[in-house]
Parts: sequence; structure tokens; C-alpha cells
Amino acid sequence: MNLPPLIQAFVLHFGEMGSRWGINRTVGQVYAVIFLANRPVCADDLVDAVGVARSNVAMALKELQSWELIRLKHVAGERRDFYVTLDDIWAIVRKLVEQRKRREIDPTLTVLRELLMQSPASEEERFAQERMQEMHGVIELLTGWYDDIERLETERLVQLLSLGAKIVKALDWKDKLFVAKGGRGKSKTSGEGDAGPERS
Amino acid sequence: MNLPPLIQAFVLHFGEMGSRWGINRTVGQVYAVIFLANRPVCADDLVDAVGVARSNVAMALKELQSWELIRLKHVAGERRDFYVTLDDIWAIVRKLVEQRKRREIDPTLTVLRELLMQSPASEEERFAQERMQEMHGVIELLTGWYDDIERLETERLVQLLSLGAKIVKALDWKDKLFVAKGGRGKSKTSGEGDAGPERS
DNA sequence: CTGGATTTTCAGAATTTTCTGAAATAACAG
DNA sequence: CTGTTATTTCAGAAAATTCTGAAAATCCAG
Repeated sequence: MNLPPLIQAFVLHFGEMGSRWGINRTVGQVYAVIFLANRPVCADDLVDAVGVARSNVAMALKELQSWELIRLKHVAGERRDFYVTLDDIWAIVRKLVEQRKRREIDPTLTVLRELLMQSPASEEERFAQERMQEMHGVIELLTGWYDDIERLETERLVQLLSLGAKIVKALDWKDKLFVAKGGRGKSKTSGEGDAGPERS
Repeated sequence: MNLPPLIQAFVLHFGEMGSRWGINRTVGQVYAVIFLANRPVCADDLVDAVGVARSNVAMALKELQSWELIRLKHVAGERRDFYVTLDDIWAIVRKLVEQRKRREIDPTLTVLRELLMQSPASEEERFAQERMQEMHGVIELLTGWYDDIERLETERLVQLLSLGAKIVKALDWKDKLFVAKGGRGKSKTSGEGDAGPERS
């Protein structure tokens, strides 16, 4: 491994975290190098920077492309493939959430829907299905909320995040003017419902 | 493995997903069994249900306790240890987010803070540090937002999630009455700032 | 104490994942 | 075409993780 100390420290950390994040060490390190580079990076650079076999770098690049976290970027006068990360940090966050949702949540949602269609054959199964229903409801609520939020432009998103829990104060305050008219949640207070169709 | 078909299907799915979720198959299956059970579950039950060695069950239980996803629950007239999951599904979600944040984000935040203290020794390092700064900023914003949100009671949280992006409409609308008075984010519009102290 | 029931620990086996080096394939300039 | 450069594939090696069975430790009733 052949990198300036500051960069190397970050790259090594990403390697260590890799397994916790569901990628492997090499994938983590390769991503870190590309993320920190101020120019497109090619496989040779990565072999040099990370110090693993070229074939391993190739695998890592394939994996990162399957996550859509890196893109090919051709460099003038070069035959080799060069890569860059998504330019905007918020685009990266959105992609990460999207992909992890796809890999870690969607399959379970599918299974839950299947199993909730079946009729329980015993009290034991009936109770189990009740639990599955709870889980399904929570996942639907959370992913539905995110589907809504992800469509916001970044500026708006940052605004919302900056507000934090103050948003609730805002809601309180609104409730004082517009008395509850119902909504899609279970609670008795909600928005006035003029901002688009209900979710499924 | 010895379970009713509906339950078995769910348990097997949790086992398969385990590796994507950063736990192993047995831990996933053991959790699923306890989650779906309508009574506290002991190690013997789990050996029977999941069909792995008792020692493996013991490891899985330890792991799940380290996540604080299961609790010991003594059963009248039994010497053996029985376990239950957190009762409320929202408590489970909160715990999951808390733990994954602790394991997957906090270590990186620490490293970022360390590396951002150092002075870059080259243009390459200066640029890298800029990227680290972006990453640090995003993580702080997201985790700060969550710290705020997690304090809400569940009813309020569900209300907020149900609103989805409508919340933004509400903000728009508020802005029309109260012209921007600043806030903690970068954006020019924010809450009225009467909901507690600013975050660091 | 003692003895049985239960849980925990841990060394090594089994399995899975990651990594390598070599060969195959592809891309392209001349 | 042909030769060179670059990328991909893949079988097996290496490493890491998971799992087991046996032994040790713990717990508790009598």
C-alpha cells in the first residue's frame, strides 16, 4: 500500500469497516481511494494504492459498479478504464440508502407479503402472522416515508434535517389553526391532505 | 428444524438474510423464532426449532443480547433461561437503528474527526480532507437529526412518518407567514427556533 | 456439601468468503 | 490481421467465519 498517511489512514479504516457494512475489505479500500482522489482512478492506481492482486481490484470495481457507487470516466489519451465516485455527497447517501433498502429490506417485504396471504393453521401460526403483520406495517411506513422524502431536492432535504424535532413543534402549531381533518396515519392529527395522493 | 410451515418459512428467510444484515444465519433464525413465538423461548426450544448445536444457540443468544434485541424473561417454575424480544415493534426499530449507528457509523465519525484535525501535507491530502469534511458534515446532519427524532414518542413519530413529504408543504406554508429568521442548517428558511437549544 | 440440571467456553472441524495467479477474452493501434 | 495492452474469468489457495461436541463452569435444590 502506497498512499499519503492521511489518505492511508482513511482507506485502512474503510477496509476494516467493510465487513460491518456488508462489503469486503478490498471493496471498502478501493472505494475509499476513489472517493478521496482528486482525479479519476484506474485499476493500476488501485493495485498500487491498495496492494492487492489486479483480479481482486477488478472484482471490487465490479461490485462497486453493481452498487452504482462508481462510474466509468474516460480520460483523454488513455486506453485504460478510469473510475470516479458520484460527485455529490448527497447523491452518494441517496444511492446508499436506495441500495441497502433494495438488498436488505425489499426481499423481506416480499416474503412477508407472501406469508401474510396464507391462512394460519393453528393458534401458534395465527400469532406469528400477527407479528409479521406488525413488521410489515412498520416497514411499509418507513419505506413509504423514505420514498416520499427521497424525491425532495437536496436543499429541501437539508432544510428538513436541520430542523430536526422542531418540525413537531411546527405541526403542533399548525394543529392549533387547522383542527384535525384526518390523514393516512393512525393518529388523530395530520396534515390537511392537499399535497398529493395517499400512498397504497 | 421442527416448526409449523408458515413460521419455518419466515425463520429460513431470516437465516438467509442474516449475512446481509451483518449477523449470521443462526443468529437470524434464532431471532426469528423468538420474535414469532407467543411465549418466552428457551435454549432447548431453539435447538429443536432451528436444529443446530446447543453451543451455537448459546452463541446466538449472547450475540442477540449484545444487540439488546432480546431479554431474559423468567418463567414460573422453570430453572432454564427463557427469552423474549422487545415487546413493541417500534422499540425494536429504535434499537436496531441505535445499534447499527453505534456499530456502522460512530467508529467512522471518530476516525473522521481525528483525520480532520491533522494538517494536510500536500494538495492531494488537502483535497482528500475536503472530501472527508463533506462526509463528516453529512453524517453529523443525519445522526443529529435522528438523535432529535428518536426522542419523540411513538405516536408522534408515526404521525410524522405518515405525513411523509407533505411536511414540506407545511413548511412552505409556514414560511409564508413567518419570514425566515435563520436556523442551524445552511438553508435560508427554518423553524422559528423556539423548540430548544441548537445542536453543537 | 453433593448431585443433577443448565449454561458457557473453546479447540478444532466444516463451511463460506476472499484473494491470487494464470489463462482467456476483449479492445484497439498499426 | 498481428501484436500489444487492458480487463475479466475462474480454479484453487488462503483466510475468516461459523459450527460442533466435549469439557468446564455455574447454579441451585435438597
